[in-house]
Amino acid sequence: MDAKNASTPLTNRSLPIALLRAREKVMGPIRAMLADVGITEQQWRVLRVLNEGGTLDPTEIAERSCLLLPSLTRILQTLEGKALITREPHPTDRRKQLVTISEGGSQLISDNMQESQRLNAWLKDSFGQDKLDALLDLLNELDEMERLDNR
Amino acid sequence: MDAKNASTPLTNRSLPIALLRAREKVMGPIRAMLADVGITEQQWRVLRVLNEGGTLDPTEIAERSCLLLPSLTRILQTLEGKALITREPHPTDRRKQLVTISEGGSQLISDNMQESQRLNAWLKDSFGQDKLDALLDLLNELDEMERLDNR
DNA sequence: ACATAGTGTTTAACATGTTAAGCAAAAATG
DNA sequence: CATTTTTGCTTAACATGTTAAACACTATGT
Repeated sequence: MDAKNASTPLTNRSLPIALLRAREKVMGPIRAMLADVGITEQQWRVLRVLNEGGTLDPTEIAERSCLLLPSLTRILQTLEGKALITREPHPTDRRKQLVTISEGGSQLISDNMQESQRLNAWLKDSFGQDKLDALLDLLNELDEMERLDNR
Repeated sequence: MDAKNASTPLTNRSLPIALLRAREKVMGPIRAMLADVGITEQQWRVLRVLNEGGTLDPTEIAERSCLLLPSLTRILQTLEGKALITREPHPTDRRKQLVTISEGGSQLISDNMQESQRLNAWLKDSFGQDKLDALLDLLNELDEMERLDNR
């Protein structure tokens, strides 16, 4: 199952696929942990952003959590329904709103952060701190590249 | 914006997020190209797998294209609706089916493969062949790690 | 002030991700 | 051969990804 056709790269050698598989490998255990608490990976991301950044507006949350606004809208509705966040209108700009993590949200974070860090530590030990750093550097560098299609 | 709180890694330094952003960077242009043809990234993956692997059954397709079977079921229905693939029952095992790329499917592949490879070449040139190889090696190595939770 | 353009957020529509359940056919078991 | 288990695929249900459109409000220009 080696390189038989060099002109059309095998899907195994495709960077998008490799990124997909690596992400699944890393997120799998975290997703399992979060499933026990009843929230998704994306909801976890939003809560962490709010926990770190304090009160934020949706646009800022979307940027920091790598979510598109339509997705975030639904996620915020879900999180509000679970009483993990609160929303209030912006004092001066009536288009905006301010989102804050609730007590329960903070509690959920601290309840699971230890396990999350344990998984991180496992990754460091199994994969190696040096390789992990090298990987992160490469990924960040890739992300900072100029786009081919500047739309 | 450096490490202020080492115990709780900033979302910027998170491997899952970095993988997500890198993937978006790489897939963005390809997605744009495919949108012009009216197919999605996943449909493109399935067609490429079929183009490379010939006639395959859904389980094999799912594995090679990194898709879960429920997603693949819908995608195959879509692709059949677009006449990009054909499906026939397995001759001996009536549970299985055999999927083959159609003429139109092959044509769509060859129509877009050149542009796809141009994007790949851009990536190689801008990011560097050496870094690209290093990145792929690290990602594949990460993927081959043992799982923490062996369910 | 008025019309216009821009901004922040939501909704809509369709496709996929994800987990669990369903179902028919094949394989294994006694 | 009948029962059970396994396999291959589909459906269901809910959450998110993605693009386009809608909407209310703000900022701008005249």
